[in-house]
Amino acid sequence: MITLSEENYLKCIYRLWQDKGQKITPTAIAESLGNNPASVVDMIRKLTDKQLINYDKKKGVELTAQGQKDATMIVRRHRLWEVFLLEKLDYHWDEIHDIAEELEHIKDATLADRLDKFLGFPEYDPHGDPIPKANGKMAKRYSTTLADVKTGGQCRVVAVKDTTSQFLQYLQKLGINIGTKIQLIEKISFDNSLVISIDGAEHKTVSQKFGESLLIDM
Amino acid sequence: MITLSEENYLKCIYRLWQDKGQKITPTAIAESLGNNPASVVDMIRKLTDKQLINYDKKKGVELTAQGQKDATMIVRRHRLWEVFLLEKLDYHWDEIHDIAEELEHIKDATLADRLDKFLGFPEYDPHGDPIPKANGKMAKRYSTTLADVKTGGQCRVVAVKDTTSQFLQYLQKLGINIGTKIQLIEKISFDNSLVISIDGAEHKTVSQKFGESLLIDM
DNA sequence: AAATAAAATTAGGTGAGACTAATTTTATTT
DNA sequence: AAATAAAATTAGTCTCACCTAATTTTATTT
Repeated sequence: MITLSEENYLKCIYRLWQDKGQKITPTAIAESLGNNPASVVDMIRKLTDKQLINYDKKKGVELTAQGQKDATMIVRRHRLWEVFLLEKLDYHWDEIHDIAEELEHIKDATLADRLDKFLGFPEYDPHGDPIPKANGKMAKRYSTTLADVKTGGQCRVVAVKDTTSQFLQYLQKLGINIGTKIQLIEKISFDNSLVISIDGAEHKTVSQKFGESLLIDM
Repeated sequence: MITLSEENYLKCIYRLWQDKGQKITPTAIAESLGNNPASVVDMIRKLTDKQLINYDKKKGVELTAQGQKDATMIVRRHRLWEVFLLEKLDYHWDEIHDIAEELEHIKDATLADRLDKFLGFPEYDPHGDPIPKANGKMAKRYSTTLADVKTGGQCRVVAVKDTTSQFLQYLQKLGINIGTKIQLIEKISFDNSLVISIDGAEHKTVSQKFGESLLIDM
């Protein structure tokens, strides 16, 4: 059985591995988790014994096939719960991460799959990150933003890149949620501002920064 | 902050207190949790320090006002999650308890209330136990069974008293679920068998024992 | 009331997962 | 290459939540 801490280490290593193809050192893990490097060394030994990672001073930490599988399933659970919290319980973008951090550790053979089905097999979580499928496969991180839409183009909001409360409150004010349709009316070449129409309503102008923070589906 | 173990002890004490107005001894707690009495003594000290219980050799363990409040909220979360697992994720009656046992410990100020709302403020969990409201109040344990219905009476299944797989499989076979309408056609006085009509379909005969295992709403 | 049984408690120990402080190894400067 | 800085590791400690074994207290029999 894999413990809560072990799961958190695995997830952390997985994230570091995805972020950059860099070598994963004990210090990097320690910093990422806010733990002491000494604790990390202990855990590296434990995870190595369980064959979830390999550690080599030259190559750093690497996930084994099993470790990758386990980590992927933790990420799957995390992202599915995030969708649940946002869509079903009406939480805001900035509240869901910490709760999902706890929910992801609930262990039951069929829970993730049932939740997945209940949610309609979502492809992406509310931050634009792809949700691994039951078989471990997943799409690429969502990256098309409103700023990539061609003039006249129509799109639909799928997630946000920026989850600061400033941005989320601004979205609230503009009436933009997940699923909201947006049409790009004009791109101002001077500063790349965007004139948009939200759900067919009157035109509004938003900044380039705004456009780059909104992940969309064309 | 209250730890996972502390929560489990509180819940256990709460259950023992509800079950019977008896004195709650360390041994009773130990047996109920499958722990050693020595461990229970340790925890009694800890919970006493936190002002969640009072302990007196004569009176046994008692919950303080705060302890009662906390325990009630754990029970609330447990029962709400049970409803969620059964109604939304299509789990069976016998699978939900253990998962809810984990979910109940997820700590977030508004989670229970949001879940409650999402589920439509259910009064009872799938075992017929009342779900404490946000203010801590709760109805009495559900106790009306199919055997209490008068001849000709109509009712609706709200929960089961018996959760053995034999009974649940039998229900499955008869097409009975939560919400199913049942009319009592006749009560056979010889052995108290019940002739019923499930959702208006043809008549079927079930035993007294069966009738007493089905909790209903008239 | 004395003997016995049961329950409660204390004392000391274990493993998980964190820590600090000290030391060793590796990398980077000068 | 030697000096210095940074990273990794070891050694020992702490808390939590459990344990066993021994002892004390309380209750029940005879």
